[in-house]
Formats: sequence, C-alpha cells, structure tokens
Amino acid sequence: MLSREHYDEASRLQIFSGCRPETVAMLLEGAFLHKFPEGIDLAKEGELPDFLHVVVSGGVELYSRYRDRETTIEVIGPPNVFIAAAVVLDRPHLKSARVIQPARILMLPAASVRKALLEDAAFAARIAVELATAYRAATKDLKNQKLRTGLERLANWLTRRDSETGSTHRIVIPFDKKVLAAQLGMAPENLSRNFATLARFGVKVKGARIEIGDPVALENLAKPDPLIDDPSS
Amino acid sequence: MLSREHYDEASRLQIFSGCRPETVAMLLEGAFLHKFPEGIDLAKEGELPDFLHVVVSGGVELYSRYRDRETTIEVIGPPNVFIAAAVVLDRPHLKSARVIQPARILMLPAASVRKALLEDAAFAARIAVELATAYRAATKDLKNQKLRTGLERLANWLTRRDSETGSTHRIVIPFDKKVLAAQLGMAPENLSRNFATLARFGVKVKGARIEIGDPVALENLAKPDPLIDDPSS
DNA sequence: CGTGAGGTTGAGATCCTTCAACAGATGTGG
DNA sequence: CCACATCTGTTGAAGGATCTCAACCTCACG
Repeated sequence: MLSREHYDEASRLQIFSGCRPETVAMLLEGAFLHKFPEGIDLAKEGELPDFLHVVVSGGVELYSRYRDRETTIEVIGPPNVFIAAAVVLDRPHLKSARVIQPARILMLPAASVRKALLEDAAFAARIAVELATAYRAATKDLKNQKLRTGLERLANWLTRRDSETGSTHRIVIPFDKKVLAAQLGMAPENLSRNFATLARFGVKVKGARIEIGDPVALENLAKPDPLIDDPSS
Repeated sequence: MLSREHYDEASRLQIFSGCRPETVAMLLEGAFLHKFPEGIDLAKEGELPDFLHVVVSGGVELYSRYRDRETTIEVIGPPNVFIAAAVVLDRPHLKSARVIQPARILMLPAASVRKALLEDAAFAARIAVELATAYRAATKDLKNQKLRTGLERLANWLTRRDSETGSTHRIVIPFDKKVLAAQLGMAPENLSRNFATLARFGVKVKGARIEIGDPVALENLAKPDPLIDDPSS
C-alpha cells in the first residue's frame, strides 16, 4: 500500500499520462514502491510475472543465460518500464532482471495491468507505445549485433553515450566493464583489446573514465546510423 | 476500397477480434487488400509508415542494410502484422520489407490505426499483444545471436522447423538458402559448411530438401531452450 | 600487507568472413 | 537440340575476428 506521498509521485509517471483516474487508482491499489540495493534479482527468466515494474530511479540490468553462457540484453534507467511484454501476454519472463545501481522500483500487479488494458484505451495505448519502443530498441540491437563488428559496436556506444551526456567528450562507464562487454556482445577480454585498438583513434581509458581525444576520428570509425543508434528514432 | 467479399474476409482477421464494429469499419475505410508478386518491396527503412500491413497469405522478408552489409531480421507469414511499431509511434521504419512468396497483404491506413488505438481499448489491447509478441520474438533472436554459435543456431532452426511442420524429419527450406543464412546471422558460405558439418549428425541435404536422419543426435547438439525456441512461449 | 575482485595482456584455438574458382540447375535464343 | 548465360550454391585457401585459458597486474579494503 502506497503512502499519500508515494501515490502522488507514482501517479505522475509518464505511463499514466492521459489515463482515467479510476484506472490509475486501480493500478496503484495493490502496488509497491520499493528501494532495492545493488545485486538484487527482481525477476528470473522462466517464471511468470507478478508485477509490471517501473524504474523510478537507479539502474537495472536485463540478462539471460543459456548453457554455461550469460549475456546482458539491456541496461535500463528511469523512467522506463520493464517486463511489460511478459505481463501483457501472461507468459514467462525471457530475461532476468538485476539491480546494478540502487533503485526505486514501482511494482504494479500484473492482473491489474491486464484488466486496465481492456478498460482504458489511453492506458492500452501507452502500453502499446512502451512495447513499440522496446521492440524498436531490440530491433536496433539486433541490427547492431548482426551488421557490425565488436570494435564498431564499441565505437558507436562511445559516441552515443557521449552525445547523451552533453558531448563533453568525457564519459564515465556507469557500471562494471564486464556488463558493458556483455551488452556489446563480446568477451570482457575483447573489450579491453578493443579499447586498446581505439587508442589509435584518440580514445584514452583510465578505469571507468574515458576521454575522447579526437571525436571526428572516432565518429569516422563508428559511422553511426540513426536507424540503429538514435535512441529517439 | 474493399469489395464486400474482401471486407468480410478482412474483418474476420485475428487483429480485429473483440473490437467494436465501428472501429473495424473505420480501419477498413481506406484499406487495401492487394496481391504482390515475389521481389516487390513493401516498405523501405528510413521512410515513414503509411500503412499497417497484415500478411493474409504468402511470405515477407524484413531486412536491413548498413554500409555495404545486409541482413534478414525476420521472415513472416500469415496471419502476422508487420510495421506495427513504426505505425504506433509514427517513426521511420527500421526495416525494409520484401515479398519472398507471392503474397496478399491487407493495408490499413496508419492514421486510422493511431486513431483507433485511442478510441477502442480492445483494439489497443490487440495491438499491444501483437507488439508484445514481436518484441519477445526479437528478444529471443537476440539471445539466439548472442548466446549461440552459427552451428547451434542452424541445428535449432532445423529442429524447430521440423516440429512446426509435423515432425516428419523431412524439411523443405521455403526460401533461398542465402535468406536462411542471413536470418541465422552467417555468410551463405558458412551455411553450406555448417550443413556439411551436420552430416556427421545424420542431416542429409539435397537442394532445399533436408532429411533429419538422427533426430536425437541433432537435438542433442541443438539443446533447444523454450525461452529461445518456443514460438508460443 | 595480504587478499580478492575487476581488469589487462599473451598465446593458441575456434569461428567466421572474404575472395576466388567451380559445379549444378534453369532458361534463352539460335 | 545445343551453346551460352545466369543464378544459386558449394568448395578451397587465407586471413581476420573472437573466444578461451592462463598469468599477471592494480587497486580498494579489511
């Protein structure tokens, strides 16, 4: 049960914009707004979803295992929703979710979400927008994986991250390098080697801090494509 | 404008089930139901979507280019919808679409779809289900790409295709091998070599016809995972 | 100071791509 | 009916990309 304060905060989230007040009330009825420390698992692949999760603050890593391998599918921050597809279809999670930066998470009961979907077109449309966005992000990642080499993916990650954080040409990797490696689809050792290769293009790495010495050279190598790299397209 | 006959056929499509008759009428108002021969491009990446497309029969390949490379993202048949995400968000296509088996396509005006989304919760919910399914398919493909080798992807494609077509242990590849290679994320030459490798596991290839001589051995190699390979999960 | 976790570097093996040549099937025009 | 062209797929050789295993390094922390 949410406090008055939390209720107000939650109801202002983008996911509820345009929805009927009754819909919001119903969704928040059995909702929780919890803080989670780093390392906690919020969902496990293969299990049925109990809640739709909204990241209010912090960071969450979505990852999957197969045989003895593991990969990161996505890292998400506020104000993003996750597990939406599993909730809508009432099917098992395809990905596990783990907190990688202390996070506040709003959890909406899955059954309420499915009910709201059929009762409030505005909410259904918002969920459709969320799903469409997530689908497009997955499509872009698929293109990134299939059409680029590891070095190109890294170069593009750097240019994109730089432009997202003010184009100061100074980046800080906000999580462990092995998470970045998995997200980019390469072994951690390979990430190191690719960083070493990028030194020739003016990229200096010191721990999690990265300086882009020659933005033009890097962008020339990366050859970013809006249909893969633009987060907003 | 649709004929009476086509109108009836179209209105029975799954995408309209549960929707209000007015919604269906509005959507079909400016709709087309066309036949397209093999090779025709139905959409081009980078362009804004004019129509939501529904495959009534035939096959459509969704593919993307980057630099001088090209890859197949997905091959879809009836009764699937495509370009839904671009239509919902009114953003450029991320993929091009090309007919690879003579197809009948129902085309719904994009503006009508977005209007219907806000007016009819049942339709919005159906679109959400379509998007959730497509998103999950993309997630599975991403896992397939990132967690498996080319040989494993091929082995799993064979076992999955076999079980989808009656488990007769005889498969026919329904399109060119180079399309299969691109879909599986490998060069055409590599597909040939991977087929040659699978001979050791009882797989016999003659043109587009494939015989699975030792299903157990193949499945043993493939190690299918419902969270990657089950089309219905 | 040891200890451990995260990261880097080196060496070898594997996976995969590219380029080139060739084979097989299909189709066309003479 | 044959010569030829074309398209698709196969095979070979070489090189590039990537992974694995192992050693080492660095730094924060008890």
